[in-house]
Formats: sequence, structure tokens, C-alpha cells
Amino acid sequence: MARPRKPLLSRERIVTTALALIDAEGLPALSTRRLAAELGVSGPSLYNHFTTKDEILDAVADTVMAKVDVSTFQAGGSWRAGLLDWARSYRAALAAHPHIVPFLAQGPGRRPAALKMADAAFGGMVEAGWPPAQATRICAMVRYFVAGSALGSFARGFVDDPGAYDPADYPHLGQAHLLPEHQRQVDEGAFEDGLRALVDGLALQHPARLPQPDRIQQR
Amino acid sequence: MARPRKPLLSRERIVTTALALIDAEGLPALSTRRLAAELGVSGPSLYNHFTTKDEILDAVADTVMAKVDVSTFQAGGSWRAGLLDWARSYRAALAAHPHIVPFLAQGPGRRPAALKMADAAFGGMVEAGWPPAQATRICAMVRYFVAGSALGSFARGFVDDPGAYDPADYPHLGQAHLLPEHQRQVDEGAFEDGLRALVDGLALQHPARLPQPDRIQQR
DNA sequence: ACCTGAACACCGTTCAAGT
DNA sequence: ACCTGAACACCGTTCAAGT
Repeated sequence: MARPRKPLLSRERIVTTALALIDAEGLPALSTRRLAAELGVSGPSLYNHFTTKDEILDAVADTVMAKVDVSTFQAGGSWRAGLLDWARSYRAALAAHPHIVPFLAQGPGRRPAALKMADAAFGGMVEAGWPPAQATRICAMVRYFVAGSALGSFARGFVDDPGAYDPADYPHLGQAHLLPEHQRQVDEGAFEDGLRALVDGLALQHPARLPQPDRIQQR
Repeated sequence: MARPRKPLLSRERIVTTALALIDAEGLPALSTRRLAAELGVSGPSLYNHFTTKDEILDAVADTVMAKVDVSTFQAGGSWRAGLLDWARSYRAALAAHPHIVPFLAQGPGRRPAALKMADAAFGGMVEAGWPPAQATRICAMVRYFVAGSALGSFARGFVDDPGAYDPADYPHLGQAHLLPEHQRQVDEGAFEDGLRALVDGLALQHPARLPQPDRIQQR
């Protein structure tokens, strides 16, 4: 074929197809050759639009992060409301694409959507009176909790076979084989309970609650 | 060479070498051929000891999980002490081998060390008065938090280059380029603050604190 | 500028052949 | 039982060649 008059590929089409492939078959299924086949071109064609496979993954990651909603922080409500809305939206965005979470969790790097989220969350917490060092740690712990919960289902991590849990070895796991059946309830319940606990517990750490020592803020 | 009079390989030697390779160069560096070379044998030799590469990873994963200490639960102290000690030990075990966390986080499956940990943690919480359904969710949220924190550093996720954070785009990230320098403090501080918040917040959810409705326990 | 096929150094896994 | 080399169908990436 050689060069067509109208490009067959675009960065956008590559990214969209890559994400669909990852969602459908997992990260290992995304090979450049398989992706190219899915797009109707030969393998090396992709290198006209991205210099490396990792760069494709970066673009996919930023697409996912762009779905996270941080508007509550910008609306200037309480830090509790901002944090709750952010964390829930963050988890929803990641849980929709669990196979790319290990890659995402490597941090924002230079990806604009990831940086925009970090900026809004950190800024929102600081404006709500959190010292920068604490605001940083809170952003980190939310990332931990969200990424961990989106990385893989807790409930589906247990096998669906009563015979796998010998009472002699695991006296308390007699019901564990039922977990996969209730995957959604367990995982969403755990996330909600945990998020609530986290926010309640953080409230106790807010400087407004403490006797005010003068300026030991640091970063 | 063909068959030697004394086996060159053992499951243990394979697992130890695999973990060292993963730690040193990351999960993608673990190929069966590379691992075999490291062990001084040819690629297919491994298949005399494991039926698949994934089975090797399973064994590596269980080795890591075996390091988690759940003895505080068995000592029968408070659920707070049990949870704190467990979570810290769990994180230490995983953070020592961050590259295998995405694999680990797929759940215990049939791996004995992972099941033993789940059994002790769940059992400990139930014996401390938590209804089974809540105990399950607490184990899940601890896994989320620990796996997320061990998956990758929050601080090192930011690039070490002031030029990466245009104030016009990211007004609050002016200091973000300093984060990688303080990786340990930030990540450990975030984990400790988060764990404390989680435990404090959970205390508010313990049934002993609530007016006792009669038997709405479920699982 | 944007596609192609050929080529390179890799993969995981199977299998017949050796002792 | 436990190792080997050869073979199969895959990888990511480079590059010269086409339009």
C-alpha cells in the first residue's frame, strides 16, 4: 500500500483501540503487532505516531485519568466533600479499566490529566487549611487506597471452591468460597466503609482541632 | 549434558533466583530464558519443576506473603493493635518487593501463605467483636491500602524537574519537583497517617459503639 | 509524511532425544 | 527423573523501500 492519501491512523484511534484491547483481554494482550492488526495496519506503522509502546501506554493512562472529576474541590466546599467526591470519581475511573492500574500507579510523570488532578486535589486541601506537608500525604494515601481498590477485586481473589479451604488449615475461612459471588457488594462496601473511616480519622488530624503551635509547618 | 546425577535445579532455587531478578530488574525482566540463564541451565529445564511461568510467579508470591506477621492477632490483644501490626508488617513485606505487587494483589487464590494471613486477620477481627461482613470489608480495605502503597511510590511518581510544572497549568505544584527527594518521608508518612486515620475512623464503626439493633448481622 | 515487508534479537512452551 | 537443542508461534523495534 505505502503511504495513503489520507492517513489510516491517528494517535486518538490508536489510543482508543489500545484501551479497548486492554480492557477486553488484559495488559499482556496489548502487543504492537496485535494492536496494529486490530487497526488494520502492519506492526511498524504505529511507530509513525508514537516512538515507543510505552508512549502509547502513557497516552492511554492519561485518557483514563482525564475522567477523574475534581470539580468539588474547585467549587470551594468543605475538604470532606471535596475528598469524598474526588476519591469516588477517582476509583470509578480506575475501576472501569483495572488492567491498566499498575501502569497508572507509577505516578503522574509528565501526563497532563494526572498532573491536573494532583494540582486540584492538593490545592483544594491546602485552601481548606491543611498544611502542605499534610495535604501531600493525604493525596498520597488517597492514591494508595484508590489504586489498591481498583487494582483487583478483593472478593474475586478467593477461589470459588469450598474444597480450597481446609478447616484444619484455615479455621475462619469456612465461608470464603462465597466471596466471589458477592464481588460488587464486598468491594464497594469495603471501599465506602474505608473511605468513610479515612475521612473521619483525618478530621481528628486537622490542625484546626489541635492546639496551635506557631509555625512548625514544613514540606 | 542430559540428566546429571544430582539435580541442578530445585523449586526453591528457582523461586529465590526469580525473586532476586524481579527485585533487581522488574517483572518484565523475568523471562523463562533469562531466569534459566541466571541458574546456569537452558530454558526448557524449568518445565521439569513448574508446569508454567505463572506457577513460578505463584510460588514467588507466596514466599513474599509468608513474611507477613499476624502474631498480634493470635496473641489476643485489641483489634486496633492487631490491625496496626498486621498492616505495617504487610506493607513492609510488599514494599520490599514492589515489582511483584500487581501479581500479588490478584488475591490469595490457592496460595497457602496468603490464605493463612487472610485466616488470621479475619479471625482476629471477628473474635474482637466485628460482625463477619464488616470484618471482611476491613480486611479488604487494608489490602487496598497496603497494596496501593506498595505498588509504587507516590513521591517518585513526580518528575524531578521544575520545568515539568508550568505554574499556568498547575498553580499548586510549584514544589512538586522536590517530592522525589523526600520519597521515604512522604510515602511512609502518608502510610502512617493514613493507617492511623483508618483505625480511628473504624473505631467509630465498631458495633459496640452503636445502639445495638438485634441481629442485622449478615455476610 | 505515512505506510510496507524483511530483519534482528527476543519471548513461552512443546517435544523428541539423551542419560 | 531431569537435562538438552530444535522448533513453533509469538514479541518490540529498526530500516530501507515505496508513494
